[in-house]
Amino acid sequence: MDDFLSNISIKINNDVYLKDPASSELGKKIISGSIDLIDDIGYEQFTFKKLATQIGSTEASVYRYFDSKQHLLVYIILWYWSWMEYRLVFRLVNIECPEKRLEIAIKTLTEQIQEDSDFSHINEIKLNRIVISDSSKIYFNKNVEEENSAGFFLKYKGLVQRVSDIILEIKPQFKYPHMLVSTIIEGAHHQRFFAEHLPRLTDFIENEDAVTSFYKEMAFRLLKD
Amino acid sequence: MDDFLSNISIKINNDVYLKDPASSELGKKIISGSIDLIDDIGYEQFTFKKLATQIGSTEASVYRYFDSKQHLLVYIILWYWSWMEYRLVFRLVNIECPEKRLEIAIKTLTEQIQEDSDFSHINEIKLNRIVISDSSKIYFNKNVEEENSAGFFLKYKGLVQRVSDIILEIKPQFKYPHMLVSTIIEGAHHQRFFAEHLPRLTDFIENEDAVTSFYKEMAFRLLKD
DNA sequence: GTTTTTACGATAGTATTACTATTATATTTG
DNA sequence: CAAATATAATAGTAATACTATCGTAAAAAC
Repeated sequence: MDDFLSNISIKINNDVYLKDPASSELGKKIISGSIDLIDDIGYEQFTFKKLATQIGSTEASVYRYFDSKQHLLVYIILWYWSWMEYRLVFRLVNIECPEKRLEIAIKTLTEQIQEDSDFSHINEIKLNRIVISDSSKIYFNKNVEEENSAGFFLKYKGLVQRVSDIILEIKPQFKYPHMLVSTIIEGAHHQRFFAEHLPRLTDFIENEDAVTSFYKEMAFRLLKD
Repeated sequence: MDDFLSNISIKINNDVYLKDPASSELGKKIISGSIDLIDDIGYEQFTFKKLATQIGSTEASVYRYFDSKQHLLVYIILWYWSWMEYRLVFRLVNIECPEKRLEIAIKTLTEQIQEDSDFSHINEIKLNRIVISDSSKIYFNKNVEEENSAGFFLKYKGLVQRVSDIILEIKPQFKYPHMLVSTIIEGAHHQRFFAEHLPRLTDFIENEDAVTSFYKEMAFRLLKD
């Protein structure tokens, strides 16, 4: 992504952290170190102690930024969705045709992140893998209601709403715009994971990104009259 | 479900348990007790100690059946998919028309389980809620490859294959049969969860099961030529 | 330019979790 | 009746998920 973007920083809901990790060097190391470590050993094996060792700090210092690893995960996933929304808005600038807009949106939401955008200290390729494997863990638990009240899912909902609006432009009487969008986003995550680890649950097409093609075809067929 | 079915028992891959829980009273109490407790407090808060207290046994005794709570979760989810396949096969008996078969399959896989079928000591309503919230946790971790080699996902893959075959009967040149089926299954789980906890991510239609309707429409539109 | 705040590292400590091991007793099977 | 098996009871361990205290260095405020 263009150079000037490195000056733009992404702000995250402050209920999720105790001290803003974007506000200090240690904070940034906590974030980039977590992304490296979670991608490496998995969220379940990840602990603040291991993270502290890796970044040359202490457990207690990490706890000054986040009160649990769950909240740290929420933070990095929120960051991801903010980044995604930014990318999406950027790509849609000056595109008028709603069909074209939807096509771009689906591609943006379902494609595999191939390169680190140098947008920040965050490695987006690793982050994308974490989002695929772990993002559902932030809501598939008994604290959903509470986290929802704290606004942890607003970014995600906003993104779903944004794409739903394009859908309703194309077909105003369509009854399932949110379902369609959340099915595409979550579905693409699943299919990427299956392609890597459980290939019998998905399909491959040579020289083509089958995931993006599938969800595009799905959406446009659903929106025909 | 018909009475005579209570004589049919579901056999689960024996790599998942140390001692077959179907073989003893304690084993059955472990399974039905886990389903109650996980549904009640959530998988993350669930421990063998709490389970033992609830069923009036001891932690060590539970460990003689399962070497970890992860494996116990795999067991109950495997049981669910076996039960689901059974239900599906049963409902498809004597139905010839592939379109009708697919419609029944989608309804079976996406509908909400409304009543305990008395099929066994297992409460299928609670089990269905657990599958919705927790089934992805059995593969979204760093042990997938290992668990896959142990055959933990064979039942699920078999079910996906079974429905894919129906799809290919309807449209042999369709490129994404497995993707479509796994999208429907996982998508329906997500939508049920969203409807309950994050309603802005889904849609509601009065006097209609929007989830089943949506995935039916999706499938049939994709299979038109 | 000193005081005061703050940020962090170092260290210690706790309750809980996820197990393993041992023994005693009750029940089933041969 | 003997032998095998299943379970309850108990103890113990390493790791996890935190909380608390303290000293010091650097940054901010006065």
